[in-house]
Amino acid sequence: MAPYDAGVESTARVDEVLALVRSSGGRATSARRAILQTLFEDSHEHPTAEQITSSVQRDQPDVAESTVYRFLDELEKLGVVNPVRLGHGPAVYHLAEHTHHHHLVCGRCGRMVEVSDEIFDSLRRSLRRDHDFEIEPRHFTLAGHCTSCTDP
Amino acid sequence: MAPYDAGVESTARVDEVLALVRSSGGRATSARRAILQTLFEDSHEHPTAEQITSSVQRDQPDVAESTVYRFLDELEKLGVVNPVRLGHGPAVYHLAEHTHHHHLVCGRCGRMVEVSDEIFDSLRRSLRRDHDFEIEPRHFTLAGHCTSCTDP
DNA sequence: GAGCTGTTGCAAGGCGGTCGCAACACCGTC
DNA sequence: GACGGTGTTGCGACCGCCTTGCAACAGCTC
Repeated sequence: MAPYDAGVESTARVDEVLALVRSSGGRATSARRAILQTLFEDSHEHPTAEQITSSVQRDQPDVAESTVYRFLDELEKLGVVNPVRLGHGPAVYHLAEHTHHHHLVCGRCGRMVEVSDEIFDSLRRSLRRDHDFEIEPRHFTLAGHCTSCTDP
Repeated sequence: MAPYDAGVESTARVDEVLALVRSSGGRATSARRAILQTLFEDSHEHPTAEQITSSVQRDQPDVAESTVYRFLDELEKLGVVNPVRLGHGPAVYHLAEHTHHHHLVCGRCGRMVEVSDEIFDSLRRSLRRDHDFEIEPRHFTLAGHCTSCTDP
């Protein structure tokens, strides 16, 4: 896997998404920039809205949680993020990146495994053929458990 | 597919689960019996806790919603039901039946398609082999959309 | 049926998320 | 670079879903 340069790379992506926001009639504000920065830098963390807020507030203490929620909704509509609701806690937000991948979450130890999209190819074909159904192309999450987690 | 006799069949299942409850140190109360009755009779409906409560209250008006929530938690621990949290609404409860099946939910029209477990066999094998991961054996849900839903 | 202990109804409360509003700030236009 | 229209923000109140504390109650064992 290629090394990931959080700094330069994520700034470019922030600008890219802000351009998308503006092209849809939205505005590029400093709060939004900070939210996107956090999303791209912590993208491997799958943060909750609350975690995104605290991270943003380290730089800009006055950004309200409602602003984060509102912008995340916007980003969801634009196809930039996907909220994922697992178990009983709050939703976590996941970047809908160009390079497709999906998650396996162990219900026992909480381990999260990323798998590439190709593994779903044959399943995707069967569902399309037999059930007229197209799996969410950007991201989805499967519950289960590690084979090695033999605890209850 | 065999025809489904809601009456006799579901009473037998209710007793079966109540026996399981009792074997784990719980008690078979009339509220619990009514909740299970609703679950088995409306199993194809994927009801929310609120819907289960109103259904139960038609027979027993004094059953409180908190009782339903508490028993549903219990049933989840016993592996009898699985809560599924989709979109922004409340969780729906799904019977973890012996005959495995899973759901495809269209994010556009809301259509829910049931598919049998076999279609996941090859995916399951790949994940087990390559990622040391066992998919939740009882139930899971995939987001996506109908091929025919070409709206946004 | 006595007694232990799990369960219940009730009401209050918690948490995650939403909304209304007035002040603000982005950005196209001049 | 100022202006003005309109999208955005912080704030606080609020909502829906769910959980919890507690005293009264009711299964179940003996």
